[in-house]
Amino acid sequence: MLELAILGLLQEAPMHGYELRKELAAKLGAIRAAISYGSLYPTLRRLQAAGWITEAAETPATAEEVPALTSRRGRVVYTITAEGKERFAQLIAQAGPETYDDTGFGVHFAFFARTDQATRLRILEGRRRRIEERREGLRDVLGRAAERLDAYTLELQRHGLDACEREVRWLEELIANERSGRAPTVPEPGTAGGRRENESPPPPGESRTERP
Amino acid sequence: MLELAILGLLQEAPMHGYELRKELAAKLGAIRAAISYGSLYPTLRRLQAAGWITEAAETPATAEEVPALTSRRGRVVYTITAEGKERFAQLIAQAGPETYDDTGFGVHFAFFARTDQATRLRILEGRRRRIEERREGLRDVLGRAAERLDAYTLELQRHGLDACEREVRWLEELIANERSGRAPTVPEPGTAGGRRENESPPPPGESRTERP
DNA sequence: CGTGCGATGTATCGGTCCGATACATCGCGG
DNA sequence: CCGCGATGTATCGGACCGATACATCGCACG
Repeated sequence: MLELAILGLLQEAPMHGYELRKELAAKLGAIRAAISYGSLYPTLRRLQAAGWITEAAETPATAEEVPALTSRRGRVVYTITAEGKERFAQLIAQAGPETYDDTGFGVHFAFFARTDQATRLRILEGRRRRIEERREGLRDVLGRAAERLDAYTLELQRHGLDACEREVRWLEELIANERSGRAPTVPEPGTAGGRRENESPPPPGESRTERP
Repeated sequence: MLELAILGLLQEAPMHGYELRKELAAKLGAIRAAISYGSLYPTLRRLQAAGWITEAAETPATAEEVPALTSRRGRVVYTITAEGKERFAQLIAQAGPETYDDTGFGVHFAFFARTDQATRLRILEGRRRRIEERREGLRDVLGRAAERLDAYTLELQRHGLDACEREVRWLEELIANERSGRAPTVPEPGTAGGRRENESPPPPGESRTERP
C-alpha cells in the first residue's frame, strides 16, 4: 500500500521524504494518520533498489564553495522512473482482497484521478460488497447474539452498523455517478451554490495514462 | 491491544484459541476484522509466560482409556489468573495515546462494562478530542488546499469529515449519558425485562474479582 | 547578542500484527 | 467409504508503527 501511495505521489512531483510524508498526510488524512518514518525510509530504499525511483542528493547550485565542515547531510530528492510509472499503473489497475479493506480502498480511491473508469467501477463495487458483508455480520450479532453482549458492546455495534449503512449509500452514489460518466461528487443543487469550482486535474470524462 | 482484549474475554470464561478468535470477532466486529492466528498464538504464549493466563490441555474425563495412538493434539484451554485480572484492571484504567486511536478506543469501549465511570468518561473525552483534531485537519485541507487536490481526493476528505462530525456527535451523547449516570444505550423498558438474564459463564451483575 | 525552541530533515530499532501456509481431527452427506 | 467444510493449533516472512537519535535552520524573546 505504501509503495502504491509513494509511487502515486512522486508521479505528481519529485519530493524528499519529509515532504512525501506531509503530502501523504494531506491526501490520505481521511483514511489514516501520517505514515511513520520507520515505514517510509525503508520503503523508499526498497523502491530505489527495485528501480522504480531514483535518489538524487540536492545540489545547492554552487556547492563547491561550501567546504562541508559539518558534512551537511542534504535533503534527498526522489524521482519516479519510467519503470516506476509502469509499476504504478500495474498496481493501480489490479485489485486483490487488500484493495477493499479500509486502508487499501482509501489509497486506491485517492488516486482515482489516475485510474481508468472501468477499474474505478470495479473497485467501488468490490468495496461495497466488502462493507455489505461487514454490515450483515453486525446485523447478525445485533440480532442473534444481542442478549449475550453488554449494553456498551451493543452500542458499539450499532454505531458500526450505522457507519456501514452510510458508507454503502455513499458508494452507491459514487457508482451511479461513475456509470453516468459524470464527475465523482454529489450534485449540490440549491444550498451552497453547488461546488462548481474545483474543476480539478482529471478531465470529467476518463483518466489518462499518457506517458511523456 | 490484543493483550487487553484477550485478558478481557478470558475474564468472562476460559476458552481455547479458536473460540477466542470468534468471540473477539463478535465483540469487535464493528472495529476490526477477525484477529489473525499469527498474532493470537504468539500473544497467548507471551501472556502465559508472564503468568497472566494458564494453559490446560483439555482432558476428556476418562482419558487413560485412550491410548493416544495419534497423540490427539487436544484443544488447549486458557484461563485467566488472579495476576491476569490485576493486569487487565491496570490496562483498562490507564490511558495512553494509543487508547484514542480507532482500534485502541474500540477495544477499551468494548470492555466499558468492566470499567469504572471516571475512566469511561476520561476515555470518551480523549477520543472526542482526538476525533476533533482529525476533523480540524480535514477542514483545513478542504479549505486551504482544496484547489491542489483532485475531485476524488476531495470527495474522500468530505466523506471522512462527515464521519468525524458524526462520531463527535455520538461521543457527545455517550458523554452526556455517562455524566447523568444513566445507562449508555437507549433505555429498553418492557421488552426483555432489561438485561436481567445473561446466563452465561460469569455471574450477572458487574465485574467480580472473587474466585471460587 | 545569544540562546533556546519549533520546524525541517534523515535514519534505525524493536515490537506488534497480518496473511499465507501447513497440518490434524471430526461429523455428515453423497 | 470418501470427500469436504468446520474446528483447531501452529509458524514464518513481511508490513507498518512508535520511540528515539541526531543535525540544521530561522526567529522570537530576553
